[in-house]
Amino acid sequence: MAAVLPLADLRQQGRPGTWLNTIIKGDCVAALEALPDRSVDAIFADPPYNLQLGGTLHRPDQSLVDAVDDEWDQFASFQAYDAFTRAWLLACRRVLKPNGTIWVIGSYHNIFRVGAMLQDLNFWLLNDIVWRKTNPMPNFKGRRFQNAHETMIWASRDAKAKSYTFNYEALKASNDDVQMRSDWLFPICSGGERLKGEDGKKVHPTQKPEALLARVIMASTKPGDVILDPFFGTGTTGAVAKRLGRNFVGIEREQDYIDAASERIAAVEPLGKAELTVMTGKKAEPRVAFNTLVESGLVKPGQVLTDDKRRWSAIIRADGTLAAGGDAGSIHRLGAKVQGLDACNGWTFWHYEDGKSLRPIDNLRAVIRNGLAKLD
Amino acid sequence: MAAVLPLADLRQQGRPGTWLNTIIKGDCVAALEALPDRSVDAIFADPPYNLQLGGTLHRPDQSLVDAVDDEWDQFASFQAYDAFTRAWLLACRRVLKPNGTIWVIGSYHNIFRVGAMLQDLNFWLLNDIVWRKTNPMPNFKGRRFQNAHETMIWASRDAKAKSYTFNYEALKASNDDVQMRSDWLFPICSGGERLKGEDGKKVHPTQKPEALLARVIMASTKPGDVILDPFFGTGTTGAVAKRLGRNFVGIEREQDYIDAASERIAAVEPLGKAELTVMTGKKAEPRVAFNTLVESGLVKPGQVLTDDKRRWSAIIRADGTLAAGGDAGSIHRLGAKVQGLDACNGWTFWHYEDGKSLRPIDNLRAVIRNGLAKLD
DNA sequence: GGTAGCGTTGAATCGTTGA
DNA sequence: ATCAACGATTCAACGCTAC
Repeated sequence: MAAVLPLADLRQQGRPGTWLNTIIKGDCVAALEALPDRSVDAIFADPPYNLQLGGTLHRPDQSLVDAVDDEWDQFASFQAYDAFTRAWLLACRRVLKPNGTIWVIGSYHNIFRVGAMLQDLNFWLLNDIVWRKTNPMPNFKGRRFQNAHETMIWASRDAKAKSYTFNYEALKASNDDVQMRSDWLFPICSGGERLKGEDGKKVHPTQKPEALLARVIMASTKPGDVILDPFFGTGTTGAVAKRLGRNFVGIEREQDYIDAASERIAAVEPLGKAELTVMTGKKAEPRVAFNTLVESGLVKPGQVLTDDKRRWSAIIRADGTLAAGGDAGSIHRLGAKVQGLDACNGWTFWHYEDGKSLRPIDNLRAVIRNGLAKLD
Repeated sequence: MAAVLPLADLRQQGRPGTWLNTIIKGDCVAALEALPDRSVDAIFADPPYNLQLGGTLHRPDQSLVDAVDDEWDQFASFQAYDAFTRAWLLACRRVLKPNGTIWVIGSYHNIFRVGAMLQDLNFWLLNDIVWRKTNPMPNFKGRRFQNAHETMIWASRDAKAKSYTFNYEALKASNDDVQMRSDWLFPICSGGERLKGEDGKKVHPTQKPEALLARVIMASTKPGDVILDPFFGTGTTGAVAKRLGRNFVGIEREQDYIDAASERIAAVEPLGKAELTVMTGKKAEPRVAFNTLVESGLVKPGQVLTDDKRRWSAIIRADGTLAAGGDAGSIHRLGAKVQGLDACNGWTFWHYEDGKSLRPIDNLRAVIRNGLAKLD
């Protein structure tokens, strides 16, 4: 069983890390305030939606729709909901690391208030993501469009935080090599994944699918990161985080949910290191100066480089700069200069002769990075 | 050319209807305040998105992205944007009929503020609709998810307004007989539809596709309705409204946009009455009492009806009621009674024998409605 | 006359490092 | 703190040109 940590205990010990991979039992804001500053890498929050249901709803066959009418989803007014939202978002902001990001999921009942509050509290919106449901509940009365999606907001702690985690290359590779869009298609949580009590009834009214959390976590965290879920419920965030080699912290008030989550997470087997390795792009690779190619003999002073269509050419000088016409400079500056542009990636612009064909000098950088033998 | 109405003229005349199918030139809020109370059936609004762009953005090939940096999209702060939003939404609310609805489109930069303000002003959110773009602009730097959608909010004037227009059956019929979802897929406006100036450059930076407006208008208005667009731009709302047999009112400040819209709308040919007939659901169809079936001889007193599995049966009485066991009543009440339910649709529950098969008596009601020959 | 190829473009809050 | 240098990065649709 995943450990459960009563809030009172957390307050007393205060030792760093005792709360890692536990479910803190207590009020959301109070629990957040007992956690240290800047201690989590990412937050996933599925707050109450503030559904405004006017009575009961029946299906066309007269069966009763089991609506979300729990006490925790009742707010007296938008004002009350805003105050609640402000409180938990502020508390989240404090425990978030400067380069951390937060996800909040909601429906049209609450997401506009959440989004506006995020902006008011100086979070910086990165994307709004649409979860399109393959199997949404129909609109039984035929008075509106079928409510077939929910919205997630992804935001960084503030506008200046540029180095948040975003595993762009991995997402692209997993998406047929085109960049991941802001609309995601997943089934709702059902079947074996849906937690049911001994009475056969669902334990939690709004359990989210693990696939959704898996994409969120794979996209915006690294293995070993700490992911906080202030409305833990039955622990989907914790289960997926554990499986994906991340740490979690959950906060939850209801003992029934804690029991279900605890048992559920205990049964999760984490993936191995190899499976968790994230595909990275060139951004993650160590820098190699062009001069290194000259020094290692992969290119030689006096050798001629051209662009891929041989429109421009330049000569390599012994100091690792290029010269063309009266101009000289780095591979980047000279590439920009000859084309009349402000900037240019010299590694992909300049090519060398390899037999009959032209190859970008970027290929030679790869030789250095991989520690391969010199070519000559 | 569609008529252009300077705001000063509108203020002087004040005669009802002079502003129908015109473009009012002037400030959005001032123009709205010159229009009478409760005078429009629907509003489509595409307000400034309040994009906050840092600098210039280049594509991987170093070409410059032509960003939306127009003066009208600049706001000093969220507070300023909220004040602007509040002003035009309040003005819209006054001119909207009590059963009217409003659509607002936006992106994550502004839509959360718009949605929260709609709620604060006592509009009642009916749906949020996601416009998924088939061909969105990529994320060039690989720092976020591709921004592949925009969001529309559909709201009624207030919570009590239950008889707003929603052509549920027509939408369903047009959608392979399944109800229309909240996620719509359309291409962005390009090709021949995109208005270009003599210089070949786009007239308006954010022209919306006509297909999007067509679905909005077909879903939530009736032929002859008045549709207001307070940010008319190049008049997509007007062009589609005219084509679909609706009236429009546009408000726009920029003369260049007005000129383009005016010419564009003048060239639109409205569809004929037959094409515009909206498929209506059973709710709008004339009521047919069960007794009418008895009177017309489609069913006969003494005839036996059963449910589709022959679990229960009842006898038709001459007064148009049913009897079973010791109970009697309407087709609905008796259907509920035998099943032990609170309610039941007798039209679909009770079946009659047609040769070897059972058919719902609803089929016979259709015979009456369509004026078909008696079957016997 | 097709069609392959190349260039253009669309509501975008779009970088990191070291001197 | 500011500045310069490095160098990483795009998808679908439309239209024009060349063959």
